[in-house]
Amino acid sequence: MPVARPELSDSRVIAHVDMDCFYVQVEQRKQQSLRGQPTAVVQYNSWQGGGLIAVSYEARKFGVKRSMRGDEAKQVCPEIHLVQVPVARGKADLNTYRNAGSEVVSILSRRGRCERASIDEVYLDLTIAAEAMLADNPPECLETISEDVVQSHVLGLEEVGSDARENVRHWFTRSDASRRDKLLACGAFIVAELRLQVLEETEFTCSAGIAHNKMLAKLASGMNKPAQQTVVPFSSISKLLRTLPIKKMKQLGGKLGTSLQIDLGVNTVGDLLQFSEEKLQEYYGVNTGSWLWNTARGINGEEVKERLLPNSHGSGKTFPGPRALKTVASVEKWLNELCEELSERLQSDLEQNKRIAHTLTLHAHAYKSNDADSFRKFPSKSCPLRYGTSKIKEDALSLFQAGLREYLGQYNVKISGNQKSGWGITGLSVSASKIAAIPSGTRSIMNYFHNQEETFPQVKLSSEQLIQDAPLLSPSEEDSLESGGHLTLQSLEPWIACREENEETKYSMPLDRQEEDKDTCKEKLPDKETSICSSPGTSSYWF
DNA sequence: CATTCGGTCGAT
DNA sequence: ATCGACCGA
Repeated sequence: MPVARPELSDSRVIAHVDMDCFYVQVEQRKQQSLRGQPTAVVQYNSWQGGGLIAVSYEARKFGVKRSMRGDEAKQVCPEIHLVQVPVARGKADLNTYRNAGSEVVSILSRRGRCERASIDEVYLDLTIAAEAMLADNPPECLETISEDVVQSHVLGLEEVGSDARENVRHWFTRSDASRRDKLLACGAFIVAELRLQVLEETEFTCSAGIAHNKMLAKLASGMNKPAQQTVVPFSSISKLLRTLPIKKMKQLGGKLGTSLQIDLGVNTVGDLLQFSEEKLQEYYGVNTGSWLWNTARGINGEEVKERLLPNSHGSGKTFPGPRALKTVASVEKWLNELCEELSERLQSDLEQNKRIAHTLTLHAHAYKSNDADSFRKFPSKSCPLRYGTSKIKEDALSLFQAGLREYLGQYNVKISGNQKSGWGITGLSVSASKIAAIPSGTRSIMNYFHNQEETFPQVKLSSEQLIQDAPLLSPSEEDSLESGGHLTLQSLEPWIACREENEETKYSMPLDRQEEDKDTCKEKLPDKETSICSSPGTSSYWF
């Protein structure tokens, strides 16, 4: 875990904003009668009532936990409302949650650099905005502070008196505070405003942490939920961390945290203080060692990245136990569903954000029942991503077959597709990564899709989008676009210097592979030479 | 092989 | 390129 610019004197104003049981809130907004009710969102009701994905705070009062299945939740809390995750193409469809997350991000990104950290969390760097507020309109000059701000939790204040509320009000307005504290106070004002805007514009509540770095902001946002915010002044850090269980820290909830407990006897963050940086580096390597040493002191230099959009898209499904896929034909069927969803999301990303993904990756989980060596991992495979649903399907299947051959090993015991083959696929997913903005130059864009899409032209760009990105178009071309409204690439074709080839350069595999499986008739690898990403001299300015 | 379905990042 | 750790609803 490398660290950017770790400094004890860090005076940035960083916030972490976290939606409260987000999936539940999304469902409650869809179905208002669920508001205030014990509610849980459930995925796949077919087995023991399905798994609980998100649990409302009302349901938590009854002892409903996320680790429960639907049936258990009903036992503990018979009146609970179980809402199913939407299903499309036979699998969970998370698009409503993704879109709701985007709504929230568009609000939370108004006041400073914003990093979308997950479907429902962001980090904000509010340093600039807080400095400006401190200069122009500092809290100490305010006559009254809004109720939302006074309701903040400020760590380290509780024990300083009896009236917690008055303490908070005083902390926010004291003129003799350190500059760091004043900056955090301004940050808390800004975050309270943002949270109010989120509530007004989306009906969602969220919680937040305000601190001098990402690590502490994240820690604080979870301390008071729901719909509250927590400030971590510099002076409160050491006391906060001294007794904090090590597993509560982000990045230490897994194996590394366990190793700290078991191997070093470290149970709280404070326990880490006794180890020198060199010692920690001996155990865990240079980067992780330094990161741990800094973490023990509440130091974390990670920058808030500017990122409102995800770096990858994926679509996957598990096939547990007896539902494991046993034939290539059934794998192909499900792969097609997954690819359709992925392709749809890629099209949306293209239209809404003008971004293109460059790599397609297939992941699978498999078992071999006969083999003693049954625990081998099914290898992931990737190839250049060609746009168009059918191309994606084609390439994904090829990647799977390449992976399957490798998985089954060298000599392939003549596995016929429609028989119990000794293997089963328990999980499949396709993902698209290396997503980059389309550079200016519509000619390239059109060429790009022309090259990939001539058999299945499905890409539509609005005329506005095309023109925005089309500095290279001649006026006459713009006219054509404008009158056209929506255009398919087919209709663009006349303007494009047509390229030759684009053949079917699929090469057939060696014969010894071909009879392996009736379902595996099409045996070919994604052709790297014909793929746009790696074909030199074929179109595309940006490759 | 039964928490499902996403995501991010670093190591190699 | 591929894997694995980690996070979270």
